[in-house]
Amino acid sequence: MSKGKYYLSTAIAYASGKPHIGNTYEIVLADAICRFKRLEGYDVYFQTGTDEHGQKIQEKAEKAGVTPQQYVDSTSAEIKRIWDVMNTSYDRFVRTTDPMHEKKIQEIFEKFLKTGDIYKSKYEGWYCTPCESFWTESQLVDGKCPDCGREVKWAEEEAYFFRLSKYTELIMKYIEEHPEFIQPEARKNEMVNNFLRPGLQDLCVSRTSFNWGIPVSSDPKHVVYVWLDALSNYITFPGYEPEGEDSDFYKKYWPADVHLIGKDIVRFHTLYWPAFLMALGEPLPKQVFGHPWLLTGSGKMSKSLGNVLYADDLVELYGVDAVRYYVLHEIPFASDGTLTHDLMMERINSDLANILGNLVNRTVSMTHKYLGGTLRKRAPEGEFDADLIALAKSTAERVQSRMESLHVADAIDEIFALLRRANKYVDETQPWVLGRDEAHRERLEAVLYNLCETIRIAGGLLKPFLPGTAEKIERQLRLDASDWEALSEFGVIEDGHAVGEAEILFQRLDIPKKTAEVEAFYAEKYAPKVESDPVLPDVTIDDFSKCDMRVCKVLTCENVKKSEKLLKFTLDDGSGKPRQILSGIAKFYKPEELVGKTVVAILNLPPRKMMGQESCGMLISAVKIENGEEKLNLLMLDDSIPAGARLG
RNA sequence: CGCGGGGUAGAGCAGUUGGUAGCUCGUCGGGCUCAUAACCCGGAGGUCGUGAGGUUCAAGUCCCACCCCCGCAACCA
Repeated sequence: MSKGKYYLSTAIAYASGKPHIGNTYEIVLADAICRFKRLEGYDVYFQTGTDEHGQKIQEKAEKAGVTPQQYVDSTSAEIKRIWDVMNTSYDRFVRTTDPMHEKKIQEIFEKFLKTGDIYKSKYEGWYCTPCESFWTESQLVDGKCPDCGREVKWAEEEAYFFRLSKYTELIMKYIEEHPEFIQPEARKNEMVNNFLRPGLQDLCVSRTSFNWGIPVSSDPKHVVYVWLDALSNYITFPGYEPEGEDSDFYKKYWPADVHLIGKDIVRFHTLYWPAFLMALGEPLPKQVFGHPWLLTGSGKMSKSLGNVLYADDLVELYGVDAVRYYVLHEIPFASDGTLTHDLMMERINSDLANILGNLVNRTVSMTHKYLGGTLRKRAPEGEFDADLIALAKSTAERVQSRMESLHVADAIDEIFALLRRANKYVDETQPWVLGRDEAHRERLEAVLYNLCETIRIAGGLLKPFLPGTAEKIERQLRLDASDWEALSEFGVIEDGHAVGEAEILFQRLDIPKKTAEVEAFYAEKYAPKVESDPVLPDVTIDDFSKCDMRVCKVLTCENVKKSEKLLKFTLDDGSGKPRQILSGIAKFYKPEELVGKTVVAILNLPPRKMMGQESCGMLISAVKIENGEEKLNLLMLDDSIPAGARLG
């Protein structure tokens, strides 16, 4: 019997590359929620997919020497593969390059033009010609381009705008009247304080600077803004028709119950998306949940062990359910979680192997050892039984209430509390003592029956989170635990039921040994691969000798305030006058370790301002790409070479 | 500058409307032997970022100031 419909979507993943474990968290979280809703008896529609337009993809495709379509075909397939590796049960994997979707986006755009929600105007701003980008007044650094430090000019460009400003009040009102709309609450305050209170500005919804996107049908040199394109996936795929009759499927499932998204894109989902929907006259989603991030170790990405983590690698090392367990359990409701190999192994051993695996194993083993594998239904007795049974019967309800508010980690904790209680029960009742004396046979049967019942319930409740493990438990108990109602009842297993063979659910890890294995895995798989650029076209010796490259000594070196990349150097170039040069290498060097070093600089470049400071020349570094990451080594010479020596 | 979130035992986190600080891991000691050296019990360990600040009979919990970390800051998805 259906309890009604439930439509959950994840954000569609941007198809610019392989998703790491942080991105993968979202799909696993969504999967756990959807599986739980199905278990409860809802008619679930679970949609995910890839967002495939935009400038960044166009650039990446060009770099890779393929068409954008070829590029997204491959990244989208890779993302889908990872989703499948995680054993996720999405109902539909959508792609924004689907012709059906593209057509509907064009229709929506035209519809907005007709209703006046989109109008043609000019996009104005400070334009940096070399960078081909617009900047706002506040983004400029000393009136110059924040990227390259060059002059900008006031420029304007024809563009289409969405009348977002018109919807400020309506959205504000909606948010106030629906306190559950934005979750967690902190995100809501962020939106209200930063955006709604000051008032929304109209949104530029077309681009002419690149063409990998959906063309505006009435004005094809414009391409539809990716967010209008991407957000609409939530309605176009279920069957919304901008012109004509919506599908029955759409009528049944829209509005969505939850949009599950990363906290970084809450703004798009709680401001722009509602405005688009209001303009279309469609109802708004019931809830947008901006989940926190999963961070790896120190947070900074480096290829060394334990930092860049991909879901498929982790699955290969630890198994799907262990990875699912980790990400679902270790990330609190509202703050970021961390993932390291050490923590991963700790969780596997203490929770999955010890508490869960060992309980199942010892129970099934004892059932075979003492009862020949056959359970007998016996009357419970004593406070130990009552306590265990009460907890077992009430766990489903507690898990449900945690899931209701999307507190997935807490829901899992409830199940583990029951498992811990069961382990304690084994100690309290001491079945091995009962097994020594035939007189205690009935009591022994009652104890093992109670344990199997508890495991049946816990295993059934674990299904949404650890589907593979739950299946193994069912196999060992030789029963099906997918009836929701039965998970709140005790005494479901029939008298005379025979259990299956005991099987290890999670092998306990030998930490030093596993650590070595992990290191070896990464060392082999991610051995540095240096990408080499093709050699540039020939230049003449005259061209080369125009460059005045000289040996310099670093006199002082310090970080540039507010800049992540820049270091400021004072150099002795042999002229007797100190020379100031800025260099974007702060990510690779600490200022103090460079003082006194012998470096090389090109001196005859025109001075240029960066972050308000003048840079007279450029330091020479060796740059290479390793595993897709930039590596930089500042060129340093033997300290015996004097300052001012010319290179040639 | 501004806005938001954080700073609680070695680590990771809870602490609702104020009433002598809890959980998981780790650690130490004990018990048990069915089980994957797993399980159960107990102990140690915290001036709850700072201010011998304010309110209160009472503050991690409310108010004020300051310090540190992390996000956001609108058209780069």
